[in-house]
Amino acid sequence: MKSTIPESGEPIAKIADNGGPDRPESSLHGEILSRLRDYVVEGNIPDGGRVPERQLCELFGISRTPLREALKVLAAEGLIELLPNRGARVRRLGKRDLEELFDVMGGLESLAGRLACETITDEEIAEIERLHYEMYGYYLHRDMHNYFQVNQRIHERIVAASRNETLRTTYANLAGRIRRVRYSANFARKRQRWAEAMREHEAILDALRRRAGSELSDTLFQHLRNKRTAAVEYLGSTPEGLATEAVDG
Amino acid sequence: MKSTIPESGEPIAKIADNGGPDRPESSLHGEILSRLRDYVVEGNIPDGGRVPERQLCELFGISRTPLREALKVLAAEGLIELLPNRGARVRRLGKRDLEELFDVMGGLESLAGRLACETITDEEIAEIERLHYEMYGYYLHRDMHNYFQVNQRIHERIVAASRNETLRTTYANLAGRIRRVRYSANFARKRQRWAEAMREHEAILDALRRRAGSELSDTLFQHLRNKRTAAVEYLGSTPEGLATEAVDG
DNA sequence: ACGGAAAAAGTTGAATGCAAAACTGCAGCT
DNA sequence: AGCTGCAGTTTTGCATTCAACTTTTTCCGT
Repeated sequence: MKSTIPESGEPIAKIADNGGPDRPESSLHGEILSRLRDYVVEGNIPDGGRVPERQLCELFGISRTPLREALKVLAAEGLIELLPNRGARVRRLGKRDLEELFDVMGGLESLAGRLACETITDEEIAEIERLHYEMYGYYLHRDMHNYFQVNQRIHERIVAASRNETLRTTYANLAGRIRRVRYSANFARKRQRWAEAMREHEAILDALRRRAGSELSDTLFQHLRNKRTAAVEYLGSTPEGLATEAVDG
Repeated sequence: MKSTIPESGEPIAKIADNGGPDRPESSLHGEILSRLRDYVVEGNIPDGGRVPERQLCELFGISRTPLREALKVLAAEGLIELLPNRGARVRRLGKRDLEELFDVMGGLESLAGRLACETITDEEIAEIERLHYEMYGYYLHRDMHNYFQVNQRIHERIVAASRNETLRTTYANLAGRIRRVRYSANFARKRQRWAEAMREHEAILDALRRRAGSELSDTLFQHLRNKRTAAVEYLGSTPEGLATEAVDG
């Protein structure tokens, strides 16, 4: 008799299935992959630090085989690096890496906005509106943590509204890498930039309401461009620099 | 205390390092990953077919452990699917998948074009020009195989000229999935579409010469949009449909 | 002969074992 | 003191092993 596996036909391995509230992983490998990804993204290991194979095995209560499989996948996703015979390290993101990530995410969000306008429903817009005002509340209260949380969800909603799973998945992967930096560095945005970002979000919502694809596309791209600038400036201004250049390599 | 971390080794695991002529894989895992990826991309396994673990172990002369690690990575890349307790299958791409892939690649190339215009050198443009005329020659001779080959290289060059490794890697991954379909299905483009594509490529080259970022961006996006239409039409017109929807699920 | 249960064979997923490489500590040397 | 060579320990990469699940074959009743 098979234990409770009613649906056996679903593929288990998805790249970056983080973000979603659904997490019914069926296989051990998938479970470990998710948990380890979260573990790394949430910054439990310092930037550039070793990923202790043996300890993690104990932490998760598994053997090395599934853990190492997960490591290989995370390396492919770009979260960690594998050094031959020297184990895994959390990938250090320098200034250039962040610039690249924000640019690519800008391109993807820009595309998502354009596609979303073609098929988004009133309900989806209403939901994004709701999130927008929730975020505005956090902005007024200077509650940065929740602001970021909701901000992220708004962007995810827009990407989801593009009705393009490939896009959503690709986006989620890149977002995870940046999220890790957020967790570790806890970006303290300047007040001015924050206000600016709120205004940009209003423009985004406005274009979305009118389903103005091209306009939304441009606005999103510019929004990400500004985020990039702010992030890189922040990184450049930190004393130790969170690996500003680091890693001579 | 070691204050000087030698930072010796190069990371070995990169997502989709296909495409490049460089292949100095140091570890067995990386080697296997590359070889297996090529094996799948080149269509040695039919669409939706099982990936025979044991046979591949013999083929590559290794044990199951490194092979299974590579499978997990390929699944994360989206080339294959892992069914719990039922092994790996080559991922079937339906009409919708292709549409999504072309859209995302369109977004990425569009971005790449914009970025490339900012920093591309005369030499790089000259090289793309050279490839363009080479491709034109194949077009005149109706040499589809070489045409595709060079066409692909042109697009890769543009993406490379964006100076964004993250973009290049992401693009290469998606391109690999489509390449697999090309290998299996050997797209027979209609003559008319082919001529149209040549004209589009001329417009691309023209915009690139003038370093007209926005224009190149639009042209590339539209070019990919048209490719998408052609590909999907072709897929829809095939008798057995190359898994139009398929996979009972 | 046919349908279905039961057993055999084959695969898969994960744990364990083992050789080789890398790190650590220490002694000896300059 | 600081550097270098070396033995011991730890970690890594891969092979092998084992239990559980799937698929196939066999066998029995109708």
